Amino acid sequence: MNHIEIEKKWQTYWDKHKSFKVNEKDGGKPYYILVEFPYPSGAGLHVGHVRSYTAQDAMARMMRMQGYNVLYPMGWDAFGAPAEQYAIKNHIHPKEAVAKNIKTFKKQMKSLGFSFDWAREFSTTDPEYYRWTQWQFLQFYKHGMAYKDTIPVNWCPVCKSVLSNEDAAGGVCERCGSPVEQKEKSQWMLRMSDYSEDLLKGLDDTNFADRVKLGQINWIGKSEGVEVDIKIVGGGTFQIFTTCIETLYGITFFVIAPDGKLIKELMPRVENKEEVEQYIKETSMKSSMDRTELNKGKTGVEVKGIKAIHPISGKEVPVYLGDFVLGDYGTGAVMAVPAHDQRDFEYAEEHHLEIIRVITTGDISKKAVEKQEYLEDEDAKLVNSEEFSGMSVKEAKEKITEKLEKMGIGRRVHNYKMRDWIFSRQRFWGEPIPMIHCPKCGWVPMNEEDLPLLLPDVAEYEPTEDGESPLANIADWVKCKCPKCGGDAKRETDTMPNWAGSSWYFLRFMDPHNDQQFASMDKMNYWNRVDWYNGGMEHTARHLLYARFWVQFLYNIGLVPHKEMIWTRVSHGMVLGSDNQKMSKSKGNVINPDDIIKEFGADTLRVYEMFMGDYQMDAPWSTDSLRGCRRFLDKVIRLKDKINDLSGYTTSLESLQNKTIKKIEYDITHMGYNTAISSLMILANAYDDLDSITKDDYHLLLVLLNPMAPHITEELNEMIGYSPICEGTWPEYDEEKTIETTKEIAVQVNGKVRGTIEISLDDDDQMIQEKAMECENVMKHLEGKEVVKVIVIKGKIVNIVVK
RNA sequence: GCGAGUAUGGCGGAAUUGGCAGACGCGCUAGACUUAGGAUCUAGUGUCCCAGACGUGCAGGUUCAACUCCUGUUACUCGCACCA
Repeated sequence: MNHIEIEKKWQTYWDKHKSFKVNEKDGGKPYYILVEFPYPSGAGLHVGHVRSYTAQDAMARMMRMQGYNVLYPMGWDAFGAPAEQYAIKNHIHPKEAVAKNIKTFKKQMKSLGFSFDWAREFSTTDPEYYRWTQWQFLQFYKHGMAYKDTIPVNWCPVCKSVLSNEDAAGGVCERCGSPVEQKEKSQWMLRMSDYSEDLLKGLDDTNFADRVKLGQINWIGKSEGVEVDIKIVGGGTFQIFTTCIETLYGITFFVIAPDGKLIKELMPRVENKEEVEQYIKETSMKSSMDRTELNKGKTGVEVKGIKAIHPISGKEVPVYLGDFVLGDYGTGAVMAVPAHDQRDFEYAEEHHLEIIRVITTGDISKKAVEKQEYLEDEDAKLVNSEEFSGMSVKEAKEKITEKLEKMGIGRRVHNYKMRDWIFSRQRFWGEPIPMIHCPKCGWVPMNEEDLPLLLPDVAEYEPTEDGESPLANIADWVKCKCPKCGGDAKRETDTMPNWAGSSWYFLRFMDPHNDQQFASMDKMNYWNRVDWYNGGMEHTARHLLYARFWVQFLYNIGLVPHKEMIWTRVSHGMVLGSDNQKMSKSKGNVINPDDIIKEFGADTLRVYEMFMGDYQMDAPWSTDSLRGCRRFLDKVIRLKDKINDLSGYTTSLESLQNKTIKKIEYDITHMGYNTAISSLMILANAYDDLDSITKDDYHLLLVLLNPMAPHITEELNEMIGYSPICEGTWPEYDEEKTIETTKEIAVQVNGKVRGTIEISLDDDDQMIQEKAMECENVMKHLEGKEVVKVIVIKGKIVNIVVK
């Protein structure tokens, strides 16, 4: 049989015997391994998918053999723009394209022998699934966590849809690449910022990789500071937020956001209305990227007719508009201290404003002396700050805050970068938001028993001209009765972002066929939480944060057993093209897994992708290296001819075999897949060096290799008359046998290796030292020198220090 | 600008705790078997001024000993965007 027939045979066997189906009633400790479910694109499975799915598959297969009840599920994150774009172009319902793509993906996954429990498969686009996404939205609404607000949003004029700040990264639409504009729009929002502190604290209850935790922390962006009320001449106040209250006396102007609510309120009193309105208009044309771009000059205009009053000195201070102040961060207004903030400094220079030094550190004639610099200066003292002059920065920070608090105009506050989640999309291919607008009752949630609210069939998938979802064009669908008063009402036509479905899919895998609940508490208690979650680095900020927020909310309303439902999160590196660049059609460096499977076999591809490099780092594709992995498997096949009639294990191999078992166990659970393969190569080479090996020796190699190369190992295993590996148990190693009784260690003279000696475990330091001194080359280097010190590190090295 | 990560032979990479740098594989060189070799086997393969010296981006430091720890620095990758 060739590799294709062998692979087919075992894939069929696993399907037929439901080898990987898990049941809560099965014995063994439950263990939940999760890989990010893919978006089933038309391009098919990427070799990058193969890398992470194989890695987790190896873990799943090994742990099953070790007696765990392993949940390793797969599903489809199939809502989203590409399917919709395809539908617009080809005038077919996105669900058809999605069904086709899912079929391809599934076929490809099966051809790689992944041990998913296919009985738990679902797509986020299944009404049985999105029914619960909608249901959960209603819970958000009912608990005051979802609200509608008119906000300036990122607007893509081509896709005709609102984008979250996250999606509008770089000032261009993530989907179509066209420049993003600002637009006022009424949107459904989720109060994610209410969870800032909980999301930060929750990280302590996870085992995320450090770099993942840092990503979350930076995204939440907590800062501690002081909020101060600023009075306006002639009445009114506004608030500013600062983390550098010690520079309060350095204020020479205030800057407020052109897109904020404050300037709108002040407008009637503004003297240079035209100029101000013009500037606001200009700002609205800029994306947030343009606005925050460095080295572009500090644009802005003075708001004439409005003067603020310095909170302590009482001096009148001018107020400016500046687009570097964002309306939706902090209070939308900042105090400007040009002497100690570079951004303010540049703004002051450009607009010829006063610069007052309030901290002694450094030279402020050419640039500002910022916080980082003056905090490092131990002698830094305040100046020009009335009674605070002469104090250290730390003291002044405290005393000024206290004074503002006593005056009743200052408060210590925490500020977070993280904003509320814009949850509306003006698109067709998403979960309809189950809300109804009644002219009498306002926004009314649908009755839960009426869910799912199905996506209707439409003729056109393009958004309406004013940017509403295509659903708005279907009068029949929009028209409905108010659930509260029974009067005529209209449905919400916005749909949910595609982050919605992926925010809780891991819960559904625990109980995928439940039609009474999104998942039962019993099942969730059994599986406990996701033990191991693997995904791309690009999802470790957004997706993970949304998912954690969603889960924490469900926990707070008593619907999930833990506040954090994901324990370990790791991320894999990308598979790059052989030119070390990201694979892309335009670069022509894309590798299709189907081609590789056909020519070299699924096992070769799996082994290669595990061997190609550090799992967490990007690695370029190399067909030569792939060939090397094929040769390794060929060698394993040839080793079968070395089997002799002896029973048990070959004594000379015992130590290496035990060490290899231990190593594979460690590596597979610590993402050291490349070294796992390498240790198997070493074991196979050791077998190859012998004239003959026993059947058990051979069987052991097959079992250890099985998690990575499941097809060929099952076939060879069957040929030597053993029962299937996937139904067997993982070998146990004997710790004692992994320790070698004798060992070769290096002898250094002044830190340079001059020889090696053979030591045995029971040698004491004295004996090792003597052996080292007798070493011929070592003696040569000791000649005529005085031995100052001898360092013996047991089992590792001897270093003789001479003068 | 901020945050994180990375840098080791011709190439991918290894070194789990500060203890023989280059495991394992690729590629390459020579040879064997061959009509043939993209098969297999054997030997070799960091560099150099080769009894030795040098060598893990660069410059320092700590240590008996540094890829590993510390300080500074450069380049690249990713994330964020003047975050007040």
